[in-house]
Amino acid sequence: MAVEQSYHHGNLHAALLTAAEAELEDRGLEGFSLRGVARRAGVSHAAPAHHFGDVNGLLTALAAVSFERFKAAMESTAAAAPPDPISQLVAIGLGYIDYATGHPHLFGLQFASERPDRNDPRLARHAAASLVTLQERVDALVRKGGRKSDAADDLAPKFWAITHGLATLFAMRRSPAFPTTDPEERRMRFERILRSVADDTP
Amino acid sequence: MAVEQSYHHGNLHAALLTAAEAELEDRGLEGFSLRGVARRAGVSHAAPAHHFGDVNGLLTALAAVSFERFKAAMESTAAAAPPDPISQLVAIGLGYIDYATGHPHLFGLQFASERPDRNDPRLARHAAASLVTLQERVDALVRKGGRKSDAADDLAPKFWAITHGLATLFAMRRSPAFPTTDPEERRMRFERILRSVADDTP
DNA sequence: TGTACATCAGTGAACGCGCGTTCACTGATGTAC
DNA sequence: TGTACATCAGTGAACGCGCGTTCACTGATGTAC
Repeated sequence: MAVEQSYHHGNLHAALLTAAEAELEDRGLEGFSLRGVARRAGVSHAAPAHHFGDVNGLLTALAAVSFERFKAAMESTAAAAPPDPISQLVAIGLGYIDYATGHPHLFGLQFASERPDRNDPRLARHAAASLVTLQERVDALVRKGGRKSDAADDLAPKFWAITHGLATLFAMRRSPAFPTTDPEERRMRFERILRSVADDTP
Repeated sequence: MAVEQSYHHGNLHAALLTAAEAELEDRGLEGFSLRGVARRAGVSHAAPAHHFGDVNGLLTALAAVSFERFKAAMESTAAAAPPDPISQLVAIGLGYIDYATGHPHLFGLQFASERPDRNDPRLARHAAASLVTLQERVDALVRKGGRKSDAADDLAPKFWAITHGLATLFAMRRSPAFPTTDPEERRMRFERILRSVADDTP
């Protein structure tokens, strides 16, 4: 850092988000504290208030950023996959699971915490946008046809639920019954399961 | 209570678990405190230590109890359902979702918290037993036959994941994209989706 | 180019709070004889 | 049946801790003229 000796930080907003992410992934939501974030950023613990109001404001901003990156991660997985609608949808699911595995506490903040303010426009926007990513692939698949019409209505919730279930249960090791297996094998199993849901033409 | 004026409580162990459940469902895991539990039980805040050691001991015991009731809830839903293997499995899934909906924070404690001691034998036993309930129905369904063999291997994780995904995303209202609908309609949708996973004979 | 002044960003001390845990204690219960 | 004593269950006061928030402040930056 070239600005180290300066009184003003210059980019504290971004630095605090980075520190908050590290704090969250290290200590979990229960151990997360504003003072811990400030410590990591090397700044007085009163400084964050200037940028985020209070601790929930910071968590809200962090959740929004995480949804943004979550969406980008899914899109990039899909970009590397074959263009047919089924492979595209499966790729979105795998990207979803990979993100949850790689950032378990950010993922938990996005979906399982009551601390972010869900009415915050920025958070709401990014949360909705990340789901559009999945919905678009479902729509493309349904448009292709060859699918029972009532099953088509259920495809989005069904595919989303199985992806979310795999992400939380298996990727986050919260599965007492299924031993952690080789990561490559696990990924193949995820892919097989997701494909079986995406590809249920009669 | 007939023992109200007595110095000794008589059944404080059970009373503390009841109070802990109320505290958890009222204030969530983040707001849960040992002192709050003692307050609810009308007892000194040093008393719980006698029965559970520390706060995590209490949460561990509560998680074990919750797994026990979770299993019982699934079994009773299944008992009221038709005896064919598919209906039985679907009923287990619906019982799973109902429990999560009715006791969101207990459910979160069971599956998404790092505070209970997962190595506690009693907790581990009840957690494993509750999944056996699901596995048995899957086994019965596979034994009946008429199913592709590799799909049979994936059926348990697949069914479990979709059930868990529906429970966490929809039942707990963490679904930004799907508006909360009429409970009866929602239940029918859950049933339709679960059945489509259970009944994928080629 | 230089000066005055407003605005902004971060400081550091202070506050009050609720928490979990410890510990000497006391009241109640059960058991031995 | 009665007494002495050990054990058990719950008390209440005390502790130290880290937390979020507030607030008067100071150092740095930007702008007007």
